[in-house]
Formats: sequence, structure tokens, C-alpha cells
Amino acid sequence: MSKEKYYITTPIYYPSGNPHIGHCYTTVACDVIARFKRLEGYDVMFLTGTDEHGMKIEQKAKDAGVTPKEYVDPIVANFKRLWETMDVSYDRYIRTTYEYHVKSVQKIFKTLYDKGYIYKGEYTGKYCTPCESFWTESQLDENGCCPDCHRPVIDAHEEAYFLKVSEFADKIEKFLTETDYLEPKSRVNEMINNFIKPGLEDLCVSRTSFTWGIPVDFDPKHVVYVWVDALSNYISALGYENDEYNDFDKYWPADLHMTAKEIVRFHSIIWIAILMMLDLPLPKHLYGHGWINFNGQKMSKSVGNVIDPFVLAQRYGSDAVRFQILRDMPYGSDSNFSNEIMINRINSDLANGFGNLVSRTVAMADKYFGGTLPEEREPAELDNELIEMAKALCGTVTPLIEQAQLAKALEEIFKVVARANKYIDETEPWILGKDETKKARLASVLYNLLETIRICSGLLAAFMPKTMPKVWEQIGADASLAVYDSLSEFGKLPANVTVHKGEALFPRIDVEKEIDELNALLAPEKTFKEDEDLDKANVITIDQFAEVKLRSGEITACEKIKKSKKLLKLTVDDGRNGRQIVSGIASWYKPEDLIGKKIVFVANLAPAKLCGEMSEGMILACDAGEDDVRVLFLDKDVPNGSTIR
RNA sequence: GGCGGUAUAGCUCAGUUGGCUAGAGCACUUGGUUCAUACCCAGGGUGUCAUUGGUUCAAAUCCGAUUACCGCUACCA
Repeated sequence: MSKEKYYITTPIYYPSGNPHIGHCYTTVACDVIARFKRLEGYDVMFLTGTDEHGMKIEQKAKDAGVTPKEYVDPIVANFKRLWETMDVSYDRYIRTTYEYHVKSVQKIFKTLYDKGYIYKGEYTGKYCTPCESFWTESQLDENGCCPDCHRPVIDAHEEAYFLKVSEFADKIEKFLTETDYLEPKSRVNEMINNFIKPGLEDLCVSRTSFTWGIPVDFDPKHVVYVWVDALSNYISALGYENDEYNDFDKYWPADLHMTAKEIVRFHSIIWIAILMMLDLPLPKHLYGHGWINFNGQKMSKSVGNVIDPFVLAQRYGSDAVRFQILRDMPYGSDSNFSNEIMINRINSDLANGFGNLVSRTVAMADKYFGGTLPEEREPAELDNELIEMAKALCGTVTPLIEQAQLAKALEEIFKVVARANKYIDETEPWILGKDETKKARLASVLYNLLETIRICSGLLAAFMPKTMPKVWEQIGADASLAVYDSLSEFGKLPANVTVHKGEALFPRIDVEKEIDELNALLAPEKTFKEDEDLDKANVITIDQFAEVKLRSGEITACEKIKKSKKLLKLTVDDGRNGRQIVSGIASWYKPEDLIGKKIVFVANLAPAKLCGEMSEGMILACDAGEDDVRVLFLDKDVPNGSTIR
């Protein structure tokens, strides 16, 4: 009987920066599923990797004065180090810079070209002449100007290859609506309504504006653009069109592509189109999960809330981190993360719930029987509910894990843990322990607890691979009892099992103390590169500075501009006739946060019309982080219209 | 602006095809217990089920309107 295969993938991550908790979530979720599938007896292929080409990396490498490969190598090493830290059991790691992948992509590109699915055309974009950069409409700033230098852009054309995805619109729509490929289902609507219904456009799949990528072998001034390059990793890593591996026939199609929601589009439309063009079988499932927010806001360095997974793993153990990020991720939507949530979760579920259950059970077996249970038993009616729950658990959890509903699966397991704790109170083993005639009853109680722990720990092993073997050691089970079939049977431990008291599995954490320490750790993290920008060429004279007229003002009214996501319309009391200023800060401030506040504005900026609203000036704000902006506020008693110098 | 979604206890959320006093976990609080990691068990809620109109014997649950918030809106990877 040959084992069934199971092929699961993470996206390949873009190593333009170091990995964070978001990468952890996707990868750890895949790891749990992969481990669980292995437990079930599947022949699992778990793939992860890095997507290392593209303009952004070329640029970052240039800034750092190294080659793109040199830039990327240490970051890739960090990704691998993180997966090691987090006990991620990937079977294969692909880098798009690997020779074999390059070969595959070139062949795929050529095949698509020969089949007529790729054709040469012209790409129209926005071009900023001073920056020598191409931009897309969506990248432009709120004024429709260059996002870097904020100067106007012009229409520009470059020769490029296009992929005829438009031809496949109907087939893709059918695939998305008639199969359960894309989960959660709400994403299907978004894909259909936003892309397919308005008319799917052909996709530009090559670039000439940068060189860090896979060359189109029959037209070397072109580089294969991300779509064909990155997405192909899922098949090139199995040896499709290369000699490095040859298990494509064995593992393809993928059983599950796991991704975060922002790249669902690529995996549900573009990837499917490419596979259809290549006449390859289509993957079975795509799960687009939500993001991890920090205290309800996006993660941001300036708030000190970027969570370094290495730090967390070091402080709490990788298992606790794995547990937490999966435990609170609701199916299909974003989750909240904070140090406090994490610590509370560790305390209540892991320390108080599961850890303490193991601790008290083992301690009693030790105290009343010297560690080894006698074989005599005395069952009672009371035992049945616990036993039935434990026996049914595996059957409940298995499909949940299959559907990537990992939070739900954990919830089910911890219901049984809670029931076991209650069972101890109901049976009162400490009273049985004092009565010589109740030894058989006591042995039954403890045995039932040990068995319940065995089943729970067997199912939890995919989630917390480091800790569960310690549990088995303590309850006197060896790993052979943590095989899948034994997890739906009750009574696998030997009747005269011997337990071994051990360390607390998950020590309780002092919440307040811990949070203080974490905050202290995060505070000095900030590093600034600004000084590097302040070279001699940027020095200005005091007269030049005086040309900018800065004044104080008070925001007397403020509202969102309906047509724009970013813009707020401010009415400012400038100590004179008042003026209206439009500012692109809606992502960070709500109108009610601003009304009544004193701000600094540029008084002599040329007026401009933004989204149909006149803006007379600009308020000052500071880039507090990668995606964080803070307005400069003045003291309440500063008169409106004062000169600032 | 277009398309979609959500609005339920202090917090995070369950509430299946409309049906009995609307639930869970956390937090809080009272009591119990002592085997255990100051832990575990039990009890404790005046929640306008966002607002509003409608369908129905009956609506948190279906339909309409309103408000608020969120997601997606394509060549960034």
C-alpha cells in the first residue's frame, strides 16, 4: 500500500528585509499541517523559499554597495535561521537564484511564447525623468506625482512581453466559482468582481527597466518579471523542466498553497492561467489568510511594536510562539497580536491549562503510587464523559487541520484539557489517596488522565513539536504511542505505566513585569540612516531656509475627502482669513483626532488642487516609520499665525 | 467612486435551514478545594443582539433604508 502524497507550499518570501512575525504565521501554519499530514501517514512535500529578483532588491543592493546576490544571501540565511528557530520542518527550500530554477523559468517562458500565449507588446507606465523610474498609477502619490521626489511624471512606453491571460478569463472564473480552490470564499467575490468581470487584462511579464532577474533567453535585453519567475517555483522545485529533482509527477498538483491575503490574486488568477497554458493539472486548494495586527494597528517600527520572532522565541520558547500565533488567528480575517495577549494566552492555556494538568497528574501518580500505577482498576460512570471526549477528539481535529482551521482545532483540543482538569475535581484523587481501599479507583482516575494527556499531546505535537516529547517522557509514553491511529483509541498506555516528574512545561509569566521588560527591550531599537543623506550637497543657507514661510495654525474643521483614501481636508485658522489645506494623512489620523489641534504649516506653498479640493499650504508631519506618519502639534497657547523659524 | 464584508456581554468572538429564559473564552467578583505552575472547580451579566422600517404566529437570524468600521480595486515584490 503506497502512501498518499501531500504537497504543501508557503509563498516564496521577498528578502528585501528580515523576516517578521507575519512570515512566521504562514510558515508555521504550513508546518503544522505538514507535520500533521506526516503523522497521518502521508508522504509530505513541504516547500518554502525566497523570491530574490526584482527592482527593489536591485535598488537596495545598489544603495548598500553590494551585488544583489550579496545583499540577499545574509537575509536568506536569516529566513532559514528563523525556520530553524521555529522548528519549521520544510522538506525543500527554493531560491529563485538557483540555477535549476532559472533554467526552468526560461523554458517555461519559451514554451508559453511558442504556444502563442506570450507576445511582444508595449507597456505604458508613468515615468519620472529625474528619478529614471517607472511607476504604475497606483504607486503615484496623492497628487499623481512621483512617490519618491513628488515631481510630475510623464507617460512612457517600453517594449515588453505580455501574457494572454485575457483569453482565459472565462475558464478562470469557472474554476474559481465551481471548485473550492480558493478559501475563504469571500476572496472569490473579490477576484471575480474586481478583475474578471471588468475584463481581465493581459499581463506584462517582462521588464527592460532593471536587470536583476532571469533573462529571457531568446531576447536577452528582457528580464522575466516576477509572475512567471516566482510562481513557477512551485513546479521548478519538483524538477519541472530541470534535472535537479524529478518528483514532479509524484507531487504535482499541490494540495495546498498557503498565502497571505495580499497575494491571493496572483495565486488565483495568474498562476492558474499559467498552468492552464502549460496544460498542467491545477492545484487543489489555496488558502489566503489574514494579517497579524498589533493592538489593532498595522505593525510599525516607530510604535516599537514590530515583534521580533527571534526575541519572542528566546523568551517564551518557540512552541509558545507557534501556539499563540495560530491560536488567535480567526479563519479568513486578521488577528490581533500584542505582548499582553500572547502572555495571557500562554498563562491561561499553556501554563494553567495544559501544563498544570500534566503537572498535577504526574505529581499525584508519583505521590500516591511512587510513580508506577498498580494494575487493579475500578471504573466508574463518571469516567465515561472524559473518555468519550478524548476518543472523539482526533476525529474532530483532523478535518479542521485539513481545512487550515488551526485556531479551531486548538480550541477543540483545549476543551478536552479543561474537561480533564474538571475531572480531577470531580473524582477528588487526594481523598482517594488517603483510603487504602480506594487504590484501584485512584489508579483508574490517574490512568484516564494520563491517557487523555497522551491523546491531547499526540494531537498537539504538530503544533508544539519541542514540548510534546517532554510530555511523553513525563507521562511514561514513548513516541511510538503518539502515532495517528493510537490517538483515537483509549487505553494504549500500559496498565502499570510509570511516570517521571519533570520541569514545568510552560512556566507561568508575570504579565506586568514581562511587559515592562519587553518595552525596555524594544525602546532602543530605533536606528536612523538619515545622517547618511545629509551630505554636503544638501546643505542650505539660512536665507534659503527663510524662503519657506512656516506658521502656526489651528485646525478648526476637518473631514475626509470621499474620493480619496489618503486625503483629509483641513480648515485652518491661520490668524488671518483662514485657509483650506489638504493633507495625505487619513491613514493615520481621523478627523476628530485633529480638530482643535495646533499645527505648523508652510504658508507660501503654491496652491494646488487635489482630488478637486484646493489646498493652500502643507502641514508638517514626520515620517515616524516605514508606514507611520505623525503630525507636528504645537502647544495649546501658541497664537494662530505666528511665524516659525 | 465601484464591488464585497462586518456591526452580539468590559475585551476576543460563537450563534447552523427564523422558534422556547441569546452563548463561549478572557477579564472581574464571590464561594469551594489543595493533587498541581498563587493552580483548579462552582456560582455571579440591567447585553436596547449598530439605528430604522418591513415580512411572519415568531427575527440576532429574512428583506429595505441609514450610520460606522473593514477588505479588494491589477503589473510593488
